[in-house]
Amino acid sequence: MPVFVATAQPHANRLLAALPNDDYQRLQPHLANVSFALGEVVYEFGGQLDYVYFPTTAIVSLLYTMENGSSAEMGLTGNDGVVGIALFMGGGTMPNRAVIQSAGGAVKMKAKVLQDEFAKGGKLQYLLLRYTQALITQISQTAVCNRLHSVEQQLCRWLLLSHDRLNTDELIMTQELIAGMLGVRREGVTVAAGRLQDAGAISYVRGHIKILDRRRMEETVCECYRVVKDEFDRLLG
Amino acid sequence: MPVFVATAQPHANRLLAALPNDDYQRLQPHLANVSFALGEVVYEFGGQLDYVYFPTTAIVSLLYTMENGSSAEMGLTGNDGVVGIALFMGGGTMPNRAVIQSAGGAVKMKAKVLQDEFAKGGKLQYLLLRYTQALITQISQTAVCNRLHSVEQQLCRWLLLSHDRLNTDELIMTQELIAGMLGVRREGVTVAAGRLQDAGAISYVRGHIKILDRRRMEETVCECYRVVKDEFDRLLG
DNA sequence: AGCCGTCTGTGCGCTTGACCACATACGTGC
DNA sequence: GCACGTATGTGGTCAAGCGCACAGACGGCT
Repeated sequence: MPVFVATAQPHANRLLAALPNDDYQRLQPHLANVSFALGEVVYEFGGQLDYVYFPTTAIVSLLYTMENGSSAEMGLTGNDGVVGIALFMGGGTMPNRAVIQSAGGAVKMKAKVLQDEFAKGGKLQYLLLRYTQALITQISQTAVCNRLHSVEQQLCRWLLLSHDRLNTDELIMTQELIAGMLGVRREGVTVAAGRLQDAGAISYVRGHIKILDRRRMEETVCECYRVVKDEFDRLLG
Repeated sequence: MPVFVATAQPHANRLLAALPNDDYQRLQPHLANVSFALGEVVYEFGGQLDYVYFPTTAIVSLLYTMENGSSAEMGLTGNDGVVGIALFMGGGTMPNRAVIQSAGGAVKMKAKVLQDEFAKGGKLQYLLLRYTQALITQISQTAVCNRLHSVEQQLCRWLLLSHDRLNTDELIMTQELIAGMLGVRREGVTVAAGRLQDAGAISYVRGHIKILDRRRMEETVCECYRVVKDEFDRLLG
């Protein structure tokens, strides 16, 4: 029996929104809204998950932390995806962490329900697999970008990817946290962000970043952003 | 009617080897051996695939080439995997290239046959999805490694991952090609390989690398190698 | 108003690796 | 055995980014 389900906004997550009405009606009793605070951990390295999460307004960062404490992000998920792919891919756990990068809501679904629905081979399976392929592209491009591009370009890519998954122009995010995501020093972010600010692309005050000029950001960013965006649009558009 | 199928060694590819006999018998008429030369392109950026390939002795590198010609590898596949995941994930194409990194054989299967079998939801689907999850881990770790580790460590990781997928201690591979895989300069590889050679870990003569002391390699490599290897063993072991 | 913790800016020395320019080796073919 | 093409070694300069140290600067709290 659903508890406080009525408020779940199906269309706030693009995967759920793309389900045929029949499928959605069947799953709807098993959906529940949750909200996440900044920095909250959705799952740990190797941790079992009881639910998958379809973010609506939250953004979740997938990152890996080394033995020495340094960390780097491999990808991020917002209202265009799902957190917990290991549950339908079959491995159960993933060797990384998922951390809330932007506070907000998500819709959760019991692992068992998801797995049963996935096994039916219907539209949900189709969507989840296509999303996973898009995620692979994102992670791949992160790998390439990490190798070949400057901190400033990567910061741009990261801000644009985040901005695409938000409905505001303001990100709540300190430079310290961004540095952890990008796997660079905090000072490196300060310098790169300073340049973007001088160029009038963003404004930056104590953990509040505002995107002022998206055009200019898109001129500064490397091709990696476009590749990822195009692939998401192609697969889930 | 199968043409020259009898020689296909099912057990040379771990995914095929893990199929129940029933499944394998059903698919066997649709399998055919192919062999690939070094440098051959299995698919191009955005290219349609008519077949999926289950490498037996070949190793295939997945890489992305930038507009300016520089390139970097996101992952590699050998006898523990399959090339062409876009065919069952649903996207059809991937925004990267697949290039033969070590000449050898593979078993090919028509895309349609694979897709029909995948849609049945049986053991092949199970295996392909688990492999895909392992691949995601590999790509993720490449991203992290690119960001945080030295060329020498990455060279070690790359050599070990390749070695695991070969049945010899000798790799046919110039420093120039390795540089393209790792996304670094050829001279960088020369220096890193020189250090490994001085340490007695490898020998290196004009495109012939020999692994002399795996122990020492494993001491030099970063934790990324272990994470990837453990995850492959866990998911496909 | 004043304090204090957090966030951001900046400067300096150092390392890594990129870019450039050659100098050698190896080895296949004539 | 010689020549030429390809593969590898090396050295110098330069820029990006790390590590460290510290100086402001903002904002919430008393």
